[in-house]
Parts: sequence; C-alpha cells; structure tokens
Amino acid sequence: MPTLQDIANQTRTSISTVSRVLAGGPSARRISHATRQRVMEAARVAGYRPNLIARSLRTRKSHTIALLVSDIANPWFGQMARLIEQSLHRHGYSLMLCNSGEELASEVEYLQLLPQKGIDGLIFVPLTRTKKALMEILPANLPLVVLDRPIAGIGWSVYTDQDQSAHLLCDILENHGVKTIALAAGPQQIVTHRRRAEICAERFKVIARVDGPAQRETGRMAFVKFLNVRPDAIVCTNNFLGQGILDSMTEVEQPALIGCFDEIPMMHLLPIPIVCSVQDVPMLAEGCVNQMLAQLQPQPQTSPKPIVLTSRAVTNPAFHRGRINS
Amino acid sequence: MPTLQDIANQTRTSISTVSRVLAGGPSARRISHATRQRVMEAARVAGYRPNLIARSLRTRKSHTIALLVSDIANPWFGQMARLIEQSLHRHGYSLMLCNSGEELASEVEYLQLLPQKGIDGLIFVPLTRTKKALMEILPANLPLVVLDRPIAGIGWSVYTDQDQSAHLLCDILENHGVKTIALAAGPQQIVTHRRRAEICAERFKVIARVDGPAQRETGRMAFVKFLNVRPDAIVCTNNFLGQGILDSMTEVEQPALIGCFDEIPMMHLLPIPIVCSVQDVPMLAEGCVNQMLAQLQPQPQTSPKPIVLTSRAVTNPAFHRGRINS
DNA sequence: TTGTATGCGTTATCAG
DNA sequence: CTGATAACGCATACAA
Repeated sequence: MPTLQDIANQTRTSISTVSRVLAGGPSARRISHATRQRVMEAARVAGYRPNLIARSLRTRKSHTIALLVSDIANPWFGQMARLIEQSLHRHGYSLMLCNSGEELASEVEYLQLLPQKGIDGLIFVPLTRTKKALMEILPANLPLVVLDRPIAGIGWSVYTDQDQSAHLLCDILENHGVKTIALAAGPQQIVTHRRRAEICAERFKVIARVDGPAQRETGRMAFVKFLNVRPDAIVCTNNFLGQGILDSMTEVEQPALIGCFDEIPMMHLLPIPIVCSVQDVPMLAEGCVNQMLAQLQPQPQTSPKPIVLTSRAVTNPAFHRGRINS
Repeated sequence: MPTLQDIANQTRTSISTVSRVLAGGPSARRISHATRQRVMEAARVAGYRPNLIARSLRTRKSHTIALLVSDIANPWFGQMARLIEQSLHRHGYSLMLCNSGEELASEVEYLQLLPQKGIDGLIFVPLTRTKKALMEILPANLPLVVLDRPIAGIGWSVYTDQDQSAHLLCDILENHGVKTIALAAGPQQIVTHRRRAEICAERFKVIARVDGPAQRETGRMAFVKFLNVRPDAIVCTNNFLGQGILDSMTEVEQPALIGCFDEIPMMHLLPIPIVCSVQDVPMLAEGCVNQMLAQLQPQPQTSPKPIVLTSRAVTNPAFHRGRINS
C-alpha cells in the first residue's frame, strides 16, 4: 500500500505537503492550487489510503467504540447491536463487539484488553456492580456508557425503570386473577433479574422457584420443576427463560399463564396465554449512542445524567381468551 | 499510561531490555535473572500495559478480525456472531462487527475501510458476487473467508449446499401432498435466495410470488397477497420472511403449510404446520474460524478448499397432524 | 547480557 | 506556501 512518502516522491514534494493536502480542511487551503491538484491526482491514481493505525498512534483516536454485552446470541442484544452499530457508523465510528457470556472473569479480561486496543469509548452491559470495582480496571478518562443495568454513581447510563416494568407486568397478572406464581429467575447478581424477581415476590405468592443462567436451558429445567405445582402463572425474568419454558410445552394441556420480560417471538400465535413487559430497544440504543457522542465531543460536556425509560405491556390473543377464577 | 520508556527509566535499564523481558518467550530468557525480576516487578507496580496500537503499527498485526454480515439483528447471524467471537477470542483475536444491511454501497464502504483499519482478516457474508469485483476493492493478500454465500473461484469459503437444502425441503412437502405453492423470496441477487427459489419453482407449481428484502415486513406483505390464492404451501427463502408471514396470521383458519429455511422460534408450539430446512450454524462458525486461522498461520498454507455443509429438516407437531389430499 | 539506533505511517511544530 | 524534523510506543537488527 502506498504511503505519504510514496506520494511525496512521485510529486516531488514533501511528506508534509502531501499530508496537508490530503487532510483537506484549513491546512489544505494553504497549499498552492497547482501542487494541490498534482498531489491529489497522484494520490488518486496510486490508490492511496491512509493507514489508520499510524494515524491512531499519532492522534490517540481510533474512531472505534467497543460494545461489551452479555450475550449477543440473544436477539434482544442483536437488535440493540444493530441499532448501535448503524448509528455509530453514521457518525464515523466502527464497532468492536465483545461477548462476556455473563461471566465476570471474561468481562474483566475484556475490560483490561479494550483500553490497550485504543478504543475511544465503551458501551457496556455490566456484570460488575460497583463504580469502585470498575474504576480499578478502567482508565478514569475512558468515555463509558453503562447500558441496561445501572451502577450507582455512574451518570452516563441508559436503562429501563425496572420497578415500573415489573409492576406493569404484575398489575396485568393481578387483574387477570393471578394469586400464585412460579418464578424462573436469572442470576440474582444482575440487578435487572434481581429487581424483577423481588417485585414479583412482593406482589404474589411464589410457590416454586428456579434460579439459573438467563438461557433457554434454565427455562426448560424450570418447566420440569413446575410440572407438579399448579401456579396461576409462571413468571420469567427475561425472554430467554420464557422461551425455554415454552420450548418444553409440546402439547397444550391447560397451560399456565406466562409472564415475562421483553419479547417472545411469535407470541401472538402461540396457544398459550402470555403477557410481556417489553423495553424500548430503539430508544435504549439511541440513548446510549447519544451519551457516547456527548462524551466524545471535546467541547461542551453536558453533565452526565442517566436516561431512564419505561416498558410497555404486550399480550397475545390467547391471554384474552381466559381469565382465572372467574 | 506508563510506557516501556518509563519502566526503563525506573529500572535504570534500556527500553529494549524492558521490551524483551515483557515479551516473554525466548528473547526474555536471554536476560539475566536479576534484571528480569527487577523489570517485571517495576512493570507490575506501575501497572504497565502495552499499547497495542503501537505494537500493531510495528508488527503489522492487529489481532483483530472483522465480521461483515448482512443483518446482525437476524438471530441466525446473532448466533453465528457469538460462536465466531467466542472462538476467535480463545485464539487471541478481537472482533470488529460490521453490518451491511444488505446494501451494496454499504458493503463496499466497509470493504474499503476495514483494511485501512489494519484488520488481520475478514469473515464476510457477501453481496458482491464475483471474485473480480472483490479483488478490485480488497488487498490481494488479506486473509478472507466467505461465509454462507459462495463466490466462484474463492476457495476460502464455508457454506451450505443449497441444492441439498432446498430439495430436502421440497421432498418433505411433496411427500405431504403439496402440489402448488406461493413463494416469498428474498433478493434474487443473493445466491442462497435465488437458488432456493429456483429449486422450489422447479419442483412445484408457483401460483403466487412476492419478492423483497429478507425482512419480516416482506413476509407480512406476502401474506396479504397470498390471501386470495389457495396454495398447498407457502415457501419462504429464509427465516425472517417466514416470521413475517406467521406474524400476520392472528387467527388460524385452515392455515397453509409453511416451508422455510432455517429456524422459526417456537415453531413446535405454533398451531400452524411448518417444515424447515435448517443449516448447521455451529459447524459453519467453526469452519470459518478454522479457515481464517489457517490463513493466519505464517507456516504451512493448507490449500484453500470450500467447506460445504448440509441441512437437516425440522418439522413441528402441527405438521404431522394433517396431510393434504389424503 | 544489554544498550543504541532505526523504522512502522501519521500528524504537528517550527523554520524558512 | 513548503520542507525538515520530532514525536506516538513498540519491536528488532546490530553493536558492544
């Protein structure tokens, strides 16, 4: 690949002249029209492309943002990743994708690696729970946006109000006549799963409970364990758990109500009554990109303030066909 | 952040000594045990971390692989991305994620940008259809693996045999008594969509057809258009089109059979007969990582040879409840 | 065993 | 208006 030096040789100018011309902008206007044309033409025919690694080393800006999520195979994060990538790309940034797999060791490893890679910022679905723990690993000045799971003391964050979200779900279940539930809960270290479980436990009598990773497999195990008890509803603290439960229901024999967070694909077709409290993914994505861009601006730092969104409820037709105890 | 120079100053050694010590491996053993300890200790307390951008500039290796897909919001690619990221990470590589959104302009833009960013290799779900067009954009020596959609003349590629896959689906539909179909087809520039559509058209009488982007929305439009015709089955050239069709079926009134490629979530619960010809995503992911790693080895280049996998058929209970014309 | 010097491709400063 | 020249942080050939 041709370098600035090559172009300089071909045009009998110096490396700095070429740099100035190709930089475009004010420094380019200070070059005579003649040589400017000559340089640009030479660069064009040579197919010159700046080496962005060299540029990064010099400018200390890589125009790369890292997105560290817990499970990119979850379509919820997939959708998020697409929106974030799209938006960042429009603003001239590339995306480095990392998957912690909900494992703290993996998360810490990435948190150490990424700054070495020279990322300009990090959008982060944390497993780590305190600002202090985070500050020990990350450079203090790295632009950071915490996504989905708030951390006390960190203002650059975007998440959904879990109390609103959970109470919304519970209200609907309650109106539907639910008194007892079985609970399939994700890891309780994760604030979203914990808060959802807590609120559901406050509002209903929990007659069975399974805890485990927020994966379909946990849902499937939960289904088996819930076979004997007869809850009015099964509540899952996220969509994957819900899918796991549904996966296990091959035939429909007086199905329990399913209450769950975020969307279940095809739910309105399923012959099983389902109500979901779903977060606004596009707004979350837009919010965290905006917070990132705000920090990337060298100029007027708007003060960090969390963006807190609300959920809306979605039910399927099967849900409306039956009402318990009525 | 401390640099090699800083550590050298603190230990009263030179920058190259420090570099050698921290490099570990053979060059480190050529340093006296005493100074080695001293340097390592100093690096530890200073919290030294190598600047990987500087290293990349020098070594011309970034340990970063780009994955350019057409739609990361499609769970099929989400799963793929997770497996690829996981595997690459185990081998010491990071992943840069790019989403072409099935737009050629966007794809070309990324293809020009990524080599400038210094990626070590590219895993690529192409929209571009010829090796020639690709070679005009990409550096000839960039390790490249073409995923999912073969390009003539490119040996480093991993994909599924679309003929096997489509005939598998058609066999099952035929055995089930299907004679006429309606076809919801993705973009015909894309070889997978085109081949699937061709084969289905050879084997059945197509009495209606909708073409469009491989998104749910196209499926929904297709459903409306198919309302009047009465095909024995509706065939979709990918999962998203299938989901779109199903999305539109709120109530089940003598549903048509659905035939589709790749998985429909929750399909075995749906009261609609479905048969899918699904690709082996883990094998595809493993295959393309292996092909990438093979090219990254400086030593013995195994000769490029496409990895071609087969699909397997999956049906849901509703499918077995009814048989047409019998 | 260790230090010196050079270069990777840019940007930026400082002369002229 | 333009050209040397010095970083950026690291790896490495060559000396010592």
